[in-house]
Amino acid sequence: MTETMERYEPQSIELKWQKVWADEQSFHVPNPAPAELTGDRAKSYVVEMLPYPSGDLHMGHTLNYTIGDVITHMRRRKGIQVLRPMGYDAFGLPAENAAIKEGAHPRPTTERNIAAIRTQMQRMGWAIDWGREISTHEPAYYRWTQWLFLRFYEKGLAYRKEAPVKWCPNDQTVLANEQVVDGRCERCGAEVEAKILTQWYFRITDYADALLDEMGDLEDWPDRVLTMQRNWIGRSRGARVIFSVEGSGEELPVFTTRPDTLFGATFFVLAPENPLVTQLVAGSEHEAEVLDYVRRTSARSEVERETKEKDGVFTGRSAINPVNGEAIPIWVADYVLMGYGTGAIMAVPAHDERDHAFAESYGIEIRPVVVPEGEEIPEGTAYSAHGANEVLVNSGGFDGLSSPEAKERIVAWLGERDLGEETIGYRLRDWLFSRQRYWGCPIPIVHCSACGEVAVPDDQLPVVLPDITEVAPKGRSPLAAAEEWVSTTCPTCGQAALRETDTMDTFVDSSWYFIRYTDPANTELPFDRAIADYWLPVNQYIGGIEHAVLHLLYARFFTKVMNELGLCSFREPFARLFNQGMVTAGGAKMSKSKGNVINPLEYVEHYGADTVRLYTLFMGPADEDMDWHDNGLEGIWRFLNRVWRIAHEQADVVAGDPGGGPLARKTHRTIAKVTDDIDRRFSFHTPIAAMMELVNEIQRHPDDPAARFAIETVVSLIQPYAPHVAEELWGVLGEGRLWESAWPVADPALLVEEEVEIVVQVNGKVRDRIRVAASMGDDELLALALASERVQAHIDGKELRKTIVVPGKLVSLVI
RNA sequence: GCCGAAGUGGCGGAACUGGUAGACGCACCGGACUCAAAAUCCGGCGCCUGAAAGGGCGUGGGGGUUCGAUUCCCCCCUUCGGCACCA
Repeated sequence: MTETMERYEPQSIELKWQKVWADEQSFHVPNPAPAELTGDRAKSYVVEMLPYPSGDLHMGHTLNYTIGDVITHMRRRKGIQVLRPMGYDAFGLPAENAAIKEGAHPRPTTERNIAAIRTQMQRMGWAIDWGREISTHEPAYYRWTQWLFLRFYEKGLAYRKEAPVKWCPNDQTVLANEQVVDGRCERCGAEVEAKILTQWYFRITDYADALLDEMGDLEDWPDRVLTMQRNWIGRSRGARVIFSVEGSGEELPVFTTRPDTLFGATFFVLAPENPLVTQLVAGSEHEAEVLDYVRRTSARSEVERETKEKDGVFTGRSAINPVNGEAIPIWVADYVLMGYGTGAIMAVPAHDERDHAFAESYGIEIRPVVVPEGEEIPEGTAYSAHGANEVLVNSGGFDGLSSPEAKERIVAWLGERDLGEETIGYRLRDWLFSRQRYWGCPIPIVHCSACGEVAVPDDQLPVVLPDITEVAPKGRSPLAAAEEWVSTTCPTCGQAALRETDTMDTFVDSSWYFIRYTDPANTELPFDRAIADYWLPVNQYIGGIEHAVLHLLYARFFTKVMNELGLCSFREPFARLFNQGMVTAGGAKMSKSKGNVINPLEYVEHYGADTVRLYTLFMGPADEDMDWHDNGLEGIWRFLNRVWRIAHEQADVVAGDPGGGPLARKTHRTIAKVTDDIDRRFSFHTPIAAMMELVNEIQRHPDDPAARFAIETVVSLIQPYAPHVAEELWGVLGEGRLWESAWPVADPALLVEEEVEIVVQVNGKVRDRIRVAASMGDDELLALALASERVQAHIDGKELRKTIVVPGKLVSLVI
């Protein structure tokens, strides 16, 4: 051993290499020349969800970007051109709230945080192309967010309407449906309120079918994300059936998934928000009571509406059932929602639990019309099955038909009479994206008293967010106070006009950033189509599960629209998605209040980035939740020290032919396993275990002719995980730059062991174990097994009924 | 209720197409080195039984297919995640 072998001191090594990488711009990947954009060069686009610059890098970032780094390094060393950029999701509430608290402006805070997080990322040694950095709060970026908005607006995909919305009283802004979890604000946890307001929406519902049907183009998205999106979109097949008001004949359309139960409808219910309600009771004796009910309902919170007993009020009017002309009473009840279907239902208490509960409370008739074939169903139960074994009764000409058949026949019958049609219902609502906050992308619209809503012309973009002193929300957008900015002229008629003062939700900013990376400096367009088409769809997208129905759904929607606008050729942004799990501490989610927050940078100071990076991925499968243990980190630290020591010891050994012995073979098997696990299985912890196993083996056989080859291989394979120490040891072992060297390739001839143990079983019981050459053929193995004295004793002259030989594994004999 | 994922030692987990279950790490136990400690190195480590060799049991539970099942099939239980007054 070299007497002067230095101790492993990660700090100096890491800073040294980070400087080299920065000076040489090692990870900058320029776009190909225009003529080469259509070539079939081996390329890969790796994107991690961009960070919100809140100050410090946390465990979630460490895990996210280390996964991306491993993939990036390995692909690059396999000769693939890998684009791996980084940006900042810089607009949004946390920065704005922090600024209000400090009495400062969000911009300096945000930009300070960006500078800090960039330094921290560089300290982690991630192989990022810093030449493509973007931030969503810069006019150079949001100019194009506004430009895209205008294209959506022109196609009618962005529009303003008055509607009941979810209002967060704490954040003083409206929320998208996707941002409300269990009736609470997804961000701050405050219970949301209902308000009627005019807000901006994207017509994502027009894309409900495309978002569902084009999931087939997603190569390998986790099932749970696809399931969440499917649930969220909530497509269900049914029928639109037109009831009418008795007396006036006014149409009352309903959506139902059970047209087979039409003959069981014994009452009709309108949602309290349904505009027909006021009209129906106007001037009647029921008017006061009904309007009072509507008022009380609107004061109820969502949660209260969902949990209380069903109640309602009778309107005094009746609806005509189109299948039998029967007049049924019209009620108003808040268990019917205005936002789904038509805000009105036919109530079938015999076959719907909710209608059943309501009917019981108010003594309304319960009339079963679909029953299991050949069985009686007891009076008054809510029997809801509707398969081929259920048949119709009490249903006029449809009696005896099976439920599925009746659905079709009844809808056809209604269709012939213009009283109904087959239709599809969705749970998905349009995406409400306007926010009454300051720190966001301004909506490029001007309100003119003469021309109405006018789009800001492209050549006047960006509409720059003005600097204002008072950014605190007061229930309306703080921008409204920036009078000089608000006052403008109408682009159409030139008269005095007012700017739109709402800003866009940050999810709009992040719905297209992954394309901007490909052409970040473009001043003519958001991105060049040929360049975008060259890199996208993203080959590997990496991020947390929390965006399953937020960002991941919005980005898919945006991409489809951009495709239809002719801006790009692809319709799905992310071909492949990896969702990392959450890192917990002591089995609990990290939180300041629990005081269990693990700050990765503290550990970097102590053990170096390489140890932290390795441990982060060694904790467990990266797509599941993992619990942080300091002892586990220590184990990785010991491992790196062992690699360090062995590499130095072997550096003095003259590199010779590793031969084909057990250690050489194990080394080749390790290469194959590490490569396959990362590349094909997206398993990041098992390769580390395999490398540890190999290091243990080298340690046991330091004089093996393959020892030097083995440790060189470990250093090479560990580089994507621990690039600094690997680079340093590569220098110790030889010459050249490791991150530029080719990824090791296993020799197929050396992938099997020289010698293996065969297990000889008789009737499933192990009777002997024999070591044999791995190359031995089946016949020889069988002969050897039968020749064993211990096996013979068990067979004892009996005839063998069957023999199974698994080469290299076992010989099984059945008497 | 509907949809999805998952149940393996004291713990995190491995076993990829059915082939020695428990790799690797942590924790623990024993030993070497040391005045001692740390660090490092060597060995042990599923449960029961046995001095040992060995034997029995064992991947949430119960069945099935198979020479052989953590792996495939059926039923059930539990946990986690999503959706849910969605008609």
